[in-house]
Amino acid sequence: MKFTDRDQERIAPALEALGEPARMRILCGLGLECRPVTDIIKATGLGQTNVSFHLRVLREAGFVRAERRGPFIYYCLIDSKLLRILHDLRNWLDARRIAAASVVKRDRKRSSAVRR
Amino acid sequence: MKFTDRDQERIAPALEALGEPARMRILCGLGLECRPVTDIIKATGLGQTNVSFHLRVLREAGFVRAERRGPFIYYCLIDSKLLRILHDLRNWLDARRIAAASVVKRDRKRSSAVRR
DNA sequence: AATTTATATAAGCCAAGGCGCATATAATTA
DNA sequence: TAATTATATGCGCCTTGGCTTATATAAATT
Repeated sequence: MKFTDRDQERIAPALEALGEPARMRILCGLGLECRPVTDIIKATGLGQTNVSFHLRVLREAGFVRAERRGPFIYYCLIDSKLLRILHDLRNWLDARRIAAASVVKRDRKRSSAVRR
Repeated sequence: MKFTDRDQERIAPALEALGEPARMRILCGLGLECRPVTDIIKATGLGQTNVSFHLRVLREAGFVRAERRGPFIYYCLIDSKLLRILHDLRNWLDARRIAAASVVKRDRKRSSAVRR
């Protein structure tokens, strides 16, 4: 289980697309069903422009596809196996009891790297 | 395979920590071995300060742990199963032939959502 | 064709966060 | 204890990117 540079170049952009709470909300809210943008807007509470933008990112990252049905454009997960992978990650986090806290913020109480 | 709000709150911060190319480089470069910071700096070509910061994020996100050995502080993956999950994601991306391109940048050629 | 509804795009604002410099702290060695 | 090495932290710069306002485009409806 080794990761080459090419592996990383493949994984990194995908994780970039997923590593944004709003996009995760959209993706998880979508589940296995196809939904028009309006529904997603209502479900997430995000602005229309904003949702459109995130959907573009998710689409160009290959996670969702768009299909027109009459006046609506429905968005659907491209493959349910993705949910499986996210589910595995979720289970792993649970198993390791990893806290559900934002981690990149710069002004928090710090935990030292090692006892000195 | 449904995702509750709690699920998302768990997954999102983890993906935020992973969704940063430099951190992925560090994590993948680490693999199953423990390495001192100096090695990671050399391996990634990132600045020392920068590496220290990313290591803190990865550590607080629960992906790596730090242990002192003499003057060095070694960083190691906390659990090899994480590599398995990343590997699954890699395979999924390959299977779906998803391009390895950055996807969030705003000034690129656009692909339209649906044919009109 | 004009209006309405649904979605996308463009442009700009602004905060989050990646990065580097200087410095602090800890362990080691002389 | 002074000097050196290894790592972490404070601070500040500056880009990235999330979000909003305004507008464009497309389909449906009148």
